[in-house]
Amino acid sequence: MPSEQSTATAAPSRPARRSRAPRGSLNPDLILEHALRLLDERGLEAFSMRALAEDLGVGTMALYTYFRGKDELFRAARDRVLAGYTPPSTEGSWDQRLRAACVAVHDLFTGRPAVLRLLAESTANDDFLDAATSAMDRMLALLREGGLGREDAARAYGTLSRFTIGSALREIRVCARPEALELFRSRIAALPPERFPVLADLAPELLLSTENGREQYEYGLDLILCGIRDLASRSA
Amino acid sequence: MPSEQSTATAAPSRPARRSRAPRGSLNPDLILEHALRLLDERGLEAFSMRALAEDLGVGTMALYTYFRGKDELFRAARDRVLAGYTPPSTEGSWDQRLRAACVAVHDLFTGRPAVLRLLAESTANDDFLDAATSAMDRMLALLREGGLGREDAARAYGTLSRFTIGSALREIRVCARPEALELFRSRIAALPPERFPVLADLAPELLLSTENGREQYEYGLDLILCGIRDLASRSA
DNA sequence: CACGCTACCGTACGCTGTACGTTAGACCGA
DNA sequence: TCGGTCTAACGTACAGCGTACGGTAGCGTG
Repeated sequence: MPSEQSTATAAPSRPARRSRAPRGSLNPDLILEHALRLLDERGLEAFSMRALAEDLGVGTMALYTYFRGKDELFRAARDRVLAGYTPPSTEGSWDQRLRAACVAVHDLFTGRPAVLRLLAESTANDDFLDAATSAMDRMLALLREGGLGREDAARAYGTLSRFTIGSALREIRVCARPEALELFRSRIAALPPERFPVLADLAPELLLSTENGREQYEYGLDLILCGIRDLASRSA
Repeated sequence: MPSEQSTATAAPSRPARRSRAPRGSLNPDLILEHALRLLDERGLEAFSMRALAEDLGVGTMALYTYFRGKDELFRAARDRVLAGYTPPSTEGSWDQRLRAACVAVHDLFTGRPAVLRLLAESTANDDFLDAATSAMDRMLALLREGGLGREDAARAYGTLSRFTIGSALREIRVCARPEALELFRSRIAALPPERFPVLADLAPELLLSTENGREQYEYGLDLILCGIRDLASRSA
């Protein structure tokens, strides 16, 4: 079938054969930058070492000079995003500041869908990255400032953290696939009201709350903060 | 290196060459049963169609007679687990019953770590499986019974659902890897107290709350329920 | 100029999911 | 009993994955 390449031994179907990239054309930062862009654009499952290398105009194995493997690269990418967290301004009462801090974390997560999934599934998590650790310290301090006891502060923090990641995870599913929302709409409309009366009745409200993730997050956050304030007032 | 096989043409290293399995030796239920067992025992990343087929004593491609592919098999496995949900007994006040229902969902999730991850990452979710839908209907009914308005009920449900899946996800990370907890312990002990004063101070409490996932879930659930009750009393 | 170090790279291996075509065995009408 | 048909089970093959390993080229230093 191949019409060309009649000369020489003719190795079958060479894959474009890039010329060797110059010596200084790679560094960890550049790699991570491209990796994050690819992850954001094409998603987690479309990502591969080969695709990343091609995007960088470089041979696949060149990446392994800077990262032990895909896992390490992913961890580094996740840490880079987490390190980009900037705590919100420190104004207002302790609970207002706590709320703002949570929302900031939530927005950071939802802004990087692929990275969030990395964070959620990473097996060996909690490396105590500096930025994450100081954010945690700050939030714990706010809870203590609100008057919570040692144990309550620790547990309330856990609650906020679990709710935040659970929310962000749900939202990236909706945001990433707008057509899924349409499917949700049709499914919920097709439910037999006699079998699921309440659900069918609340269909419009459920749809509304699904559409606006950020607002729904803040609603739940306020529910939790209500409980926390209750705790604080009780221990005062 | 191979010492044997001097005779005949000797096809190189045949892979044990199973004999053909009899006609009725496969069906969807049997496949799902084995798949779930494999997922629970070896985890999500160790699972493969080839491994499943071998476990069933069957050729790999035989599986494709019953499932279009790996995705469809995973969806079926997830639905099978979700269908095994049995709502708790209906005793006590509306908030007590709501609490019990949430805990039951949480326990269902944490009992099947691999399936939970399937559920969390599945791209096209929310198929409105019968069991899941009726559980949703029941919980919404309880919220309405508590006196919440239509919109509040929808949002409160969303909050509970987000928190529950966030919690379960965190817990399967801890449960699956007990050594991660030990690592967490050492890392948190090694933190410089002058940089993270509150965190270092609360280290013992944080460890305690990390160790017992179920208890921590119930704590956060009660925080949310406190907020929900507040809502209910306000609208009464 | 020569030498070594190392950043970049080509090849290859074992793994994956699965498209495609084949085969064997059960069933059925003659 | 015999062919025909239907289909569950299967073998092979292919593209793509992560990456171990060894090679190579170009810079820095002597």
